[in-house]
Amino acid sequence: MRLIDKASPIPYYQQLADLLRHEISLHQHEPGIYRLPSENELAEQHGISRATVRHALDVLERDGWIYREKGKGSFAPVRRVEQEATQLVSTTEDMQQRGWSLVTRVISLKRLPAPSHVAYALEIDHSAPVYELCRLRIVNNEPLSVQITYLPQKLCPDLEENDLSLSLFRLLETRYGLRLWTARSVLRARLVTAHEAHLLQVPETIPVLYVERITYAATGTPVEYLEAVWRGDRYDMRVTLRRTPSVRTGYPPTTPQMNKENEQGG
Amino acid sequence: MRLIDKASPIPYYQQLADLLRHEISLHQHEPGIYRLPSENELAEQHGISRATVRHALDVLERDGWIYREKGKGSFAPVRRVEQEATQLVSTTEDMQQRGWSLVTRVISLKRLPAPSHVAYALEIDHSAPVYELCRLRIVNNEPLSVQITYLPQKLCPDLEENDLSLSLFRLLETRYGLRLWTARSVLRARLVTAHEAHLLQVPETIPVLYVERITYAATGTPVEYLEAVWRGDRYDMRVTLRRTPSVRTGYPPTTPQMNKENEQGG
DNA sequence: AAGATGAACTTGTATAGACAAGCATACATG
DNA sequence: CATGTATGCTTGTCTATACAAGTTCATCTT
Repeated sequence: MRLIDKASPIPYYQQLADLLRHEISLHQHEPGIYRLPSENELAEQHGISRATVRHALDVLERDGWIYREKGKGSFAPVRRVEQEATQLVSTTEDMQQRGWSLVTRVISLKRLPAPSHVAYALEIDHSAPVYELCRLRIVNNEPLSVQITYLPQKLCPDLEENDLSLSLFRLLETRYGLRLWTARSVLRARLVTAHEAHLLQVPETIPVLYVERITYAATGTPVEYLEAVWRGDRYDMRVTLRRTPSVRTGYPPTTPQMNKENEQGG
Repeated sequence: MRLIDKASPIPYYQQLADLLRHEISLHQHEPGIYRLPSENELAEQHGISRATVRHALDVLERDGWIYREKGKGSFAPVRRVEQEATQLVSTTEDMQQRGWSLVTRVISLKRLPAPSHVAYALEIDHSAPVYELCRLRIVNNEPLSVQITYLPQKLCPDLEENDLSLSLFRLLETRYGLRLWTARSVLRARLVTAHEAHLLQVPETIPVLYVERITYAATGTPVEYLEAVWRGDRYDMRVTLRRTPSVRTGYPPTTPQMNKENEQGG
């Protein structure tokens, strides 16, 4: 039974990758690690060359579906449900998952030309009009986070007509049809500023978790630029990550000039 | 001028990838997009086949160093394209990607019974024997991070025989055959402790990014429990998150996997 | 029983060749 | 002048082959 359609415009290696993904998902309910057929077996089964099989396995390996061991074979690992890579969640959903109460107070909403670093992040023209929304998130009756959100006015006109103490994600999605898809974050520990300390009602010496985030729509368009701080003594962030082989291939430079011993540490 | 050493045990494609990474980093200060030589040119220049060149370019593409356009060429963007979703990387790999130098000093290595929170994290018996490894990571000639790693002795016997100033990930993978697969992290901002401040040579008032991490093997076994602090004024963490952890290669909705509609607010 | 050997597997690396398809440019044709 | 075409570039896909190197297991030797 050959399942690869040689008349299809879809490349063989993609067809095979699709087949194997399906196969793996079937075996994921069983205990133990599923071992894939060997490369030669797959090549013979589907009437394609081993190089093409390897191309398909490369794709699966990059996406974390399989790992390979020299001399042994290719395997689909056990997936714990909880160990799926962390998904993008909003503050609202985050608090819900933790079972914490959330109240939001809008501090300010302004229309202004984008500051340069905001324009850069949102990939819009310098000084293009944006909204600047500043909100205080009060969790379990304690101010926990100060969040400044920048949104291009072009993407969400008449933002001030809405109740901004509710979920911004939901608003963007339902009213403006923006499907939020990915987000890039930078996390840093720093001291609270005077303004933040005033809003959070804490002394000016406490450390906070500073988060910068650019959120992208499914189209790739940057939708939101967020600068947030969280009380370090009340909030921690949880992240689940997966290891893929591509990062492991980074070898130290072998050029004589730059033999700077950077093959170090764990 | 051929820079690929055909006598080296390092594969050609990795040598070429290293060379090109170096080349790209040189061009990243210039304005505009750097266009790489064509695959045929690279093959001829280095006396290797086009397939091997493509292998090297595949690695660079998956690491976000280059993108390729059919009919046009391969390009290194001005701003490095970040990976689709953040991957679990070791400190070594992290520093390599940032182009920073790394030196590691081993502070201590002890055998001891697992403290309860460590035993819980590693899913081993209370007081089961573990290694406690404390290391100082010195980046660009500045102490940047203090890291305490707990490893079950059962998983990595005779750990003290190894050079622990090198990559722990690599050691676990190569010597002990532990294939690291996923990790769960908790991030928090807090003040540095006296002991940490002494090691990092900083005043006791600075904030640090505190990271707890449990690293799992492909089999689901917890391998490593890490407690680390990073100087807040020198280090930031980057995380990219997605709504759907699945694939970029358009893959048909044949999988019986449903999307949870968890769309909630900002 | 213990250890060495070898055969038969596995994945990893590399070559040479071929054709397809997207892109840019020069050129000929209307 | 506008436009279609030919050509030569680029990357994308695929085949067939070869050898290297790691694993497993049966078998032979001691």
